[in-house]
Amino acid sequence: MMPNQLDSDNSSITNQTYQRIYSMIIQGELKPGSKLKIEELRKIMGTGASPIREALSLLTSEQLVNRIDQRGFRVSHVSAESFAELLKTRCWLEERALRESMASQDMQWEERLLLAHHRLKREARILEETGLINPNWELRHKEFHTSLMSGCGSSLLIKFCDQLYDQNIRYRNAAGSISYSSRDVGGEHDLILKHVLDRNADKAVAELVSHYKKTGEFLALQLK
Amino acid sequence: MMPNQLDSDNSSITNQTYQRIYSMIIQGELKPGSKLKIEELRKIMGTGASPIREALSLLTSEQLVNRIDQRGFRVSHVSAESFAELLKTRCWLEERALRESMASQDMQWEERLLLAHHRLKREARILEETGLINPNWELRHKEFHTSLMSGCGSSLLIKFCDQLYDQNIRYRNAAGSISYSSRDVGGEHDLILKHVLDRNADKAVAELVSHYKKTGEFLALQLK
DNA sequence: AAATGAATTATTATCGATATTATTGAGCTT
DNA sequence: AAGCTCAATAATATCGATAATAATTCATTT
Repeated sequence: MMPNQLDSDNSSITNQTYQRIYSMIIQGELKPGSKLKIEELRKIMGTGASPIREALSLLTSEQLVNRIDQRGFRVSHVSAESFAELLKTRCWLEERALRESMASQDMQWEERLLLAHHRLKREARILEETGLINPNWELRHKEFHTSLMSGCGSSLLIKFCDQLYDQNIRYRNAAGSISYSSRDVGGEHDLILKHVLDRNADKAVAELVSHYKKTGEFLALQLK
Repeated sequence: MMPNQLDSDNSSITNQTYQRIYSMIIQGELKPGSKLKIEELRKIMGTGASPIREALSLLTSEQLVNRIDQRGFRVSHVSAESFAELLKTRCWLEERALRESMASQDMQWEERLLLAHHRLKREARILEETGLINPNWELRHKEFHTSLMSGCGSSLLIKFCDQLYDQNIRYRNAAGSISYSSRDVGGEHDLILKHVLDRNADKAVAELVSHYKKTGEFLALQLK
């Protein structure tokens, strides 16, 4: 899942390597489908082969890396089909997670969500100066979406959703910031929150799913 | 996922190691929560440390092993709570997968399922001679359950379900064969198939879920 | 006796070198 | 030219040794 940026120094070389490769893949620095040569990475990271291999093995869980016996590792490739599959699967799992969260009637969960929403609103999505996506927004956005599911009562399901979220970021970054530009993404988040607080599960789910599908349509176009 | 038993010889040492440790965990030979010391495993497997570490890193994806930075690997532990969570999550995901499979109206899928069911029926669950679970039954049983979901159109979801299935086997083996003894498990499988072929999704799902919940109640008792 | 902390031991993490296996390409055959 | 074989090359997988870190022991102090 999302590596913790804070303790990147004192942690093991394997962990540091893991985190660096993780973000290089998410950011699209390492191209989908490209070969991850141990020797090359070894030079870039300035380590031995073991931490590299171990980090890549760990990244296999996240489905960001594929390992083929005796012929090494590669960045898992992207395609319009696998994006469609990803989107579909996310909708299925997150619908379930959101419904369960809402059914639990957990006050603390509602409060966590409200807070996450507030923090997200406070961040601008695009930085004025650079025109790039604000990394804080990215963080808060993930936290908001994670909060929606965090009350479902299954850490397994939360983990799966988290994995899918990370896979999705890769597609977003690949497509650039276009996918959001013409939309009122903030308004969509507001609506989701509103329906949750109104305890209207059907509407909340419908809004969440439409939120994903809208982004999906843009991205699908980008992928030709 | 389920390692392929056939090519265990000519594959890499890492893969062989992976498979051996995998089944040792599933079979309960390596106790939940126990420490996986590299040096010990090294001696048992007769290899260097690298394949061991890499295999353990791969098993982390399956959630069968936990890795804690700087203090090694351990078999992930079992508990009544995490079993309940596992069971719940399996029901959620498999319901979705089964509904989607059925909605797809895929002839080939139905035929695969019928075949898997037939092959399962042909195997006895318990071997007369030894009184142990027939490994062929175990294999066919997994294939039958996998078939149910294989038409859902999302390899991601199938993989998740597969992971959860493997985690579940561990609980079954821990509890011994008691969990099934007093039940007509074969009949439950027949009913699931019947409802699928009747194209009655609600009944099929209900039967599948009740199939899991029945096993779950037995296991939950075993776990005290 | 409980708590502290330095010294010892055990274990993990990492490196550098080598064995093993895949890939490439040049020369040969049809 | 397309296909095949076999050497040359490149990459992966693995080993054995060592450095870094955690866990344990045991004497010392309160």
